[in-house]
Formats: sequence, C-alpha cells, structure tokens
Amino acid sequence: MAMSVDLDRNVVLRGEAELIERAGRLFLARGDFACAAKDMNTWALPGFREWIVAERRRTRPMPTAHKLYSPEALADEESERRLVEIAQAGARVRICPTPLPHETIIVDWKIAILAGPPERGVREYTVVRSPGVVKGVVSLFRATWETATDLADFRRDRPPALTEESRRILRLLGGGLKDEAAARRLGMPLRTYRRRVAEILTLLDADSRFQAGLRAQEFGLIG
Amino acid sequence: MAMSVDLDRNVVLRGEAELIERAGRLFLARGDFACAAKDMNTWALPGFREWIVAERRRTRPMPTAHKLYSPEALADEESERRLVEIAQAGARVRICPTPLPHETIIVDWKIAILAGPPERGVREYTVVRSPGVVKGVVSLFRATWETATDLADFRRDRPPALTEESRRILRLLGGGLKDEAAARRLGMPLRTYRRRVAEILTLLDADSRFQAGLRAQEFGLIG
DNA sequence: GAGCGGCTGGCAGTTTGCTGCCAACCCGGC
DNA sequence: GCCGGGTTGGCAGCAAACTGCCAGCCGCTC
Repeated sequence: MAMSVDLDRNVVLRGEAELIERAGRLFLARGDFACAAKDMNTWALPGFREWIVAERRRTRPMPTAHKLYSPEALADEESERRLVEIAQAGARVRICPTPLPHETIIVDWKIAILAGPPERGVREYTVVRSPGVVKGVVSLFRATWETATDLADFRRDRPPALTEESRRILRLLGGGLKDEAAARRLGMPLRTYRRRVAEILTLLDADSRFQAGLRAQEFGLIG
Repeated sequence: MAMSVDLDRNVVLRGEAELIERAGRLFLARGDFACAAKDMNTWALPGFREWIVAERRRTRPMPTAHKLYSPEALADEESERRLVEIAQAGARVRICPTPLPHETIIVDWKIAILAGPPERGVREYTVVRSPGVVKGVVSLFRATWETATDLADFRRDRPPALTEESRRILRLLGGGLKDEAAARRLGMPLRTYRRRVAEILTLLDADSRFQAGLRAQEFGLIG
C-alpha cells in the first residue's frame, strides 16, 4: 500500500521527450521555480525552454525563479551571456563554488525533478512528489543557496571568458576605430559587428561603451 | 662703430604692447618658428596670439613650429589641452625635464627674442639680430630639443591633471549614465556637459568614448 | 527531400552623441 | 558707464550607434 503510493508519487522517466510529455505541464505551475545545475548544457530539446519562458512571462504575478549554478556555467562566452540574460529577465541567479548534482528542479517547493547523468545519450529523470523527500531536497537546495554568491557579485571581479573574435573587437574598439572601419577590417558586415559589440557590452555589464572600455581595461582584456 | 651696430641689432623693448608694435611683424615671417618656455602663461596680451595663428595658417606652405616646454606646461587641465591642440594643429611639441628660461623665441633661425621675467608687471624683451648671438641661441635650442621627449610620448604614461569636475564627469560616465541623466545630476545644461566630455576625450587622446574609458581606467582616474 | 531552429545581414527608424553657429551673458580693464 | 574677449547654453544639423524586422541561408534531424 504505502509502497504503491510511493511508486505513484515517484515516477522515473527516460529521455527528455518522455519528460516533457508526462511532466511538461509541471513547468507551467504558477508557483516558484528553483533549479540547480552544474552548467548550462541542459534542456537540449529544441524550443521547449523558449516555450516555458514565454508561458511563464504571461503569468501574473510572475513567479520568482531561483537558479543555482556551478562556475562552469560561466566557462564560455555563450553560456555566460545566457546566464546574464536570465538574471536580467528577473530570475535570481547564484553561483556555488562546490560541485552540484547534474540537475535538480523544484517546482513550487512541492515537486522535485532529479536528473541523472546521460547514459548512452539518454538522461533519466525522477519526478518526486513524496513530501518527505521533496522537503529534504528543498532544504538542501536552500542551504546551498545561502552559501552561494549572487551572480552579479561573482562576476564583479572576474573577467568574462571571451572568444578570440571578441578580444579582437575589443582591440579595435580600443584603437578608437569607428564601427564602419572596424567591421571592414574584420571582413564582417556592419550589422554583425554591432551585434557582437552589443553582446560584449552585455558580458561586461556595461550600459555604455565608455563603461565597457573601463571594464575591459580593469579586467586586462586589452593589452 | 661695432658697438653702434650691436645697439642697432639688439633692441630692448619693455612690455608686450611695445614688443608687438615694434616687432610684431616678425611673427609673420614665412620661415620656421621655434619657441621655448617654461609654461603656457605667456602672451597675455589678448587676441594677439590668435591673430598670429590665423595669419600663419594662411601661409603656404605652413612653416613648421617647434615648441619646447617644461613639464609645468601640463600642470593644469587647461594648459595641457591647449598644448594638445597646438600639437594637433601641426606644431612639433616636446617636453624638456630640465628648467627652461622664461621664454625664448626664434624666428626663421635668424632672429631671437629673449623674454626676461616680469619686473613690476612689465616684462623686458630683447630682440637679437646679431648672427653670432642668434647662432648660439639656436644651437642651444637645438641641443635642448634633441634631449627633450615628444609630447605624445611624454603624455603616454602620464595621466592628465583633471579638475574635480572632470573627475566627477568620469565617474558618471563610468556609471553608465546617458548624457541627459549625467548633466541633470550635475545641474548642468546638456550642451556644456558634452563640451566637458569632449574636452576630457581630448586630454585622454581618445577618439571614442570606449577608448576614453580604457585610458581613464588605465590611469586610475576612476576608483 | 522537407521541416525546423538558429544565425545572418540588409534595411530602416530611433536614439544617442557630436559640433558649428550665434545670441546672451560674465568679467576684466579702461 | 563702455568695450573686448571669453564662456555659456540653446538650437539645429549631422554622425554614430543601437535595434526591430524579416527574408535568406546554414546545419540539423527526421
């Protein structure tokens, strides 16, 4: 009896497709949303994440999202930018220096989804509803959250990882070249060049090019 | 005999008005123009300098001007900016660490004007035409010129002296504020704010605000 | 092959920043 | 007071930079 209840409450799903099919609606919960992961290489299934984000944006009031990551989530330029954009979108993001499990998601502090490592390309997801287990997971999450540092603080004194291209752009900007000239020298259309510059500004938390120059020099990203 | 020749050739004039009246035309010589002074506080007579500059700009080809100053010429923001503008206008400017005489002007390497220190507010100018004396002055000038360092080099690793206002503007720029907001916070009209920013860019040898941010941080003008 | 998602790059409209012009003002000497 | 030179600040035109839009392309999976 008690066992069948547990079987019912804790479901094991294999692969993202099955997860979405069987538990997708969970992500639309009106309540809070917490998530811990070691990096940004998750939710590979195309389009689904965007769909969730769009749905959640519609909800009023927008539930707060708590995101906890290992520093690996800032390892490359693209990941870091995504993280920054998540934070700008209103999520509370923290970085935790200690290793995190592959992925843990908590919906409304009532349901937990624990993801295992990929096995032969397929990841295993355990949807946990048992109040006792969830409570444990939640308190673990909360404890880790408390010791973690805010994304903004963490990034304040740590230069972003930049691609070679970005560093080249920084050098051209530092040379005082106009966008037109810099783009030409890189053999790159103006529109793309400006996209790159805008992305770099995001990574540097800069609201203006002046500020970006400041940070770039501060982080020693030039000479 | 020889004495009267020398009297004729070396004229002593008192005060700038007399200098301009009796020797003003010398400054319009088509030939080269060299000048050594310890700072920029010279040629106080209003308008005259501008007149010379305008006249010389008309001459083709424009004679090269050699300007030699002590580091005091960069002591304050205004002097430094004027110096930079002189250099941008095509004059060759060098800074000489050793003390320079009050002021020495050489026209076309043929006539020298030596200015003494102000006595009771009036400065004494000696216009020298004797070839021997001029030759001596010229070779002195040339020797000093050779040991002096170019303005650009001198300024490269030396932060400009900034007023408190300029530093406040730098902080606002570093805060990522738009011109509109920054000007409002300083209680300053937009036009004036932008004038100040442009002046600061000149002092920092920056062609863009990004570059200015770079330099400002490099010189530690922010934190 | 078709379908899909993401990136690209041109266009155009907006914002932001830059600068010449000029009347108004301030401040010194006379 | 007057004058002359310098600074100021509004305006307007221009240059530079930012951004939304969207068609087209690339790489991927099915």
